[in-house]
Amino acid sequence: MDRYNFKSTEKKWQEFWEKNKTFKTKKDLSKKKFYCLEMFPYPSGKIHMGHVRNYTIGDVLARFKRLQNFNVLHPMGWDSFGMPAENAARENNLDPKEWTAKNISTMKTQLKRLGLSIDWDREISTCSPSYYKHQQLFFLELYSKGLVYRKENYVNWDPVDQTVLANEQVIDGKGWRSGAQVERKKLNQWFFNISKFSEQLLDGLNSLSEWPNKVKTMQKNWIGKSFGCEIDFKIEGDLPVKNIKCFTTRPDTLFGFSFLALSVDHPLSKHFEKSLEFQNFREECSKTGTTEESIAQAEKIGFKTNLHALNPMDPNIKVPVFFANFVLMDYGFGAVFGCPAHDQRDFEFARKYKLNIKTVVRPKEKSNEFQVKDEAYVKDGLMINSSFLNGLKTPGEAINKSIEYLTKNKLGKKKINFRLKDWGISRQRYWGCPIPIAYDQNGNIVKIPKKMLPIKLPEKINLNTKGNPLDHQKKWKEIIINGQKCTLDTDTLDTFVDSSWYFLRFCSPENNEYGFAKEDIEYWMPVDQYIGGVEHAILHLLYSRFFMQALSFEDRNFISPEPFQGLFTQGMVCHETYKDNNNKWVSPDEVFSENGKDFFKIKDKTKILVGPSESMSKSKKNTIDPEKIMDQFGADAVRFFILSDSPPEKDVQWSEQGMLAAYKFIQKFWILHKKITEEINNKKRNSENENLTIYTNKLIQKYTSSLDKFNMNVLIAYLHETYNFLSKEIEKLDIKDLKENYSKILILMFPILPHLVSECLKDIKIDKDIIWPTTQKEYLVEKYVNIVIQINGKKKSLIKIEKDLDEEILIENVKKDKKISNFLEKKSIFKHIIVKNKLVNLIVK
RNA sequence: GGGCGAAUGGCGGAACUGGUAGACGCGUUGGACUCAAAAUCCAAUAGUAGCAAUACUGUGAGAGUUCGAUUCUCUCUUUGCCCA
Repeated sequence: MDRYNFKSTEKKWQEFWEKNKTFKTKKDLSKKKFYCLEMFPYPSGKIHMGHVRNYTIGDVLARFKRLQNFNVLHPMGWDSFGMPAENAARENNLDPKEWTAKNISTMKTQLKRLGLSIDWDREISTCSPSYYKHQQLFFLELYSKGLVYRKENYVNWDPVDQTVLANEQVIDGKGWRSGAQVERKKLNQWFFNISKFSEQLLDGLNSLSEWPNKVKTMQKNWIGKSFGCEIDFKIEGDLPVKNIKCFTTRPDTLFGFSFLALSVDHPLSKHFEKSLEFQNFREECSKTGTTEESIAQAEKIGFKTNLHALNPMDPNIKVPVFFANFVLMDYGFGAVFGCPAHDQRDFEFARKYKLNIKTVVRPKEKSNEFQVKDEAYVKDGLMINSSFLNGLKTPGEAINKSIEYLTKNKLGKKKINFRLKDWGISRQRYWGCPIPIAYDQNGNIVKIPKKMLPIKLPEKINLNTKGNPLDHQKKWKEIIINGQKCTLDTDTLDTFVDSSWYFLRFCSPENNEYGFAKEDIEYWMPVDQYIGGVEHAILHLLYSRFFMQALSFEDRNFISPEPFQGLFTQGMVCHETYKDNNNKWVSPDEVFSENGKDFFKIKDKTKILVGPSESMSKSKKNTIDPEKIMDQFGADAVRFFILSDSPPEKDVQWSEQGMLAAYKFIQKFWILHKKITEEINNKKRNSENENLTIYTNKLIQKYTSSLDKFNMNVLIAYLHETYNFLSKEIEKLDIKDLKENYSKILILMFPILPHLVSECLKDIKIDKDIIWPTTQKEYLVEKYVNIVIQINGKKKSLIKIEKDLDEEILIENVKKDKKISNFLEKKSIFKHIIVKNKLVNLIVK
């Protein structure tokens, strides 16, 4: 018998789909739409197993929905701006554009080989001017709406490479490439006013019922809404400053107030700029990174001023005012009040500068004499040493009461604060979307007129310069706007901007006027199912949500407020890690094992240390190349395996045996298929054996419900089960409605194994109008049911009996069961519990 | 430190709204085929006791609710992720 030739078959069907434009999608108001979207890839070179998993999950869903007669939009594009292209180009003296184009072409071929049902006519690439032209337009639009602004902000500055680093490029405070100590430097940068939408972005989460709670919680924490109090501290000292505003979530601890800490960027700092000591201190602070984490981990240091702040609760208490490195200008008002007894950070600071530590909260189980000693007490408790707050529960009661007091005495007021900061979008890079802004000779901001868009990136430039490459492009920078000589902004946009609206572009990829057309958006949006890695749970998803809100602001409210109705975050693909005796990573290709336990290097037979299974990454060399696997086993087998071993939301362990099992399944199934086909063609007996019909109906039911729930690993189990059933049943040569049932089973398999199933369907001459099968109720109804018999709640026996029997007759039958009658010999039934058609529980004494 | 989740055979994992724990796959063992091996097929496979029928124990640990708990509640342990 022929073996299944996946190479020719897969190629044949892929060509067929391409030629017939099978997956081309058109707007069709008569059909229900389904927008299925996977996070688009960065064209880094080749696809990796993570892509295979992501796009297989999406493809199974897209094909399933198509069979259910939805009008499915399933597009693909490229997140093609970004640093790797620029780095690769710099290292190999290439053009990022060419490097990117080459990668896109490779990866597109690979994705097609996977057999994805994608409408390639809608392909977009964010680095193409026809894409970023619209983005520049949006930028200007948001600028007009006041949602984009420019301000000075700190960045991680690499003094050797003369460049700005992203947070992840700072490793232990040093630049990842140069190894130089990273500094904090102020730069003028563009910001999206995302914080303006804090409340809406938080509220919107409530409407996202098809999102994982985990992601919603992460976003909620990121937005970080806190209720607190704005306090106006009175200041005494030799400066013309009378008040300092401060935000706190713990006004209840004001009686424990022992210092006021300001950010070095606080407006007040201008009075100290002449002091050499302050300059040094500021310099010292600039060595701390810009992330909250690095600030939290850095040693707390302060600069004591000669000012004093008065405690609003008791103006007789005066405390020193410091500048401190742990206070950020972006949070609150760049000023915090310190209560060392009940905040660990303040505690450490107070210890260092020998400040007063006054306990104002005690644990419930301790007495009023409780004193904070070696660490701050930060848990709930009762107020002590706090005048009118004494005895109140904190937080809660005490906070309310203190806010009430401050408000009444006009010392402060209730305030809501958000952790979410505005989104800095300027990047001092070449390979990104140019910012459509220029500056006149006086440095004033000039918007680029719409008709001059897009501002295209200059091509084939020298990237081996220090600092921002576009800064060196003298000719490119010069631009004349309305007869006026101007200079272009040389920064490019954060690539998160590119990916914040690409799902809109897919709806009207050819619209040249505007990034998308109203009627297309109205039909296709929102994305019904979005699928991608959980690593984008916060930024990308939050930014996209912001973009929808920002673009629909005022006049364009046709855009639904939330872009992604359903969200699914798939787990990663993991593999064991290998190291040789030089402690260097070794790829699985260079390793062999005879017993699956001890591993050796193929080259020199030296022993290999097997490390824990971790997500596949180039740096650890524990990757498996999808292309090689497809060469060896075919696309269907890879699709089958990648879904088989774990639930899609969890990490999956790459396993050679598992991959092989998937391949074997396809081969086995093909042989079975040939047998069934022969049976369908030859025998035309009138059979009464309805086993297959009953099986098929049950299968349709459980299979569809598992697919709806994304339990794709369970689908694979069902397919194995079905194979086992069919291979036994077919031996009977006596099956009713074989072709009808078999074709239904094939259609169930189609989303996962599209090539194999297309071939099988062709064999049994089913090629038109295949639709997802539905169940026939009469075959789901059982005549007999299994009744579990328990004694005192423990399973003792099982009987098969007619459905819906009278209780009395049922109990009679139960008692007759051998095992049960043995049990009942010396005992009497005290009571019984019956779960209809399922279970009888006898309580005996 | 805070928030959220997870824990089931040798392994990955099933189990509908509290009602047969271990589906399915991998691995392992035995057998068939073969000169032999691979491939393939058949059978067994949670543990303990037993020739066996069978009995008892079992879903991280301990308690609780219930006729009945992998599923619900509480405490603890370990672990993962996110935020600090």
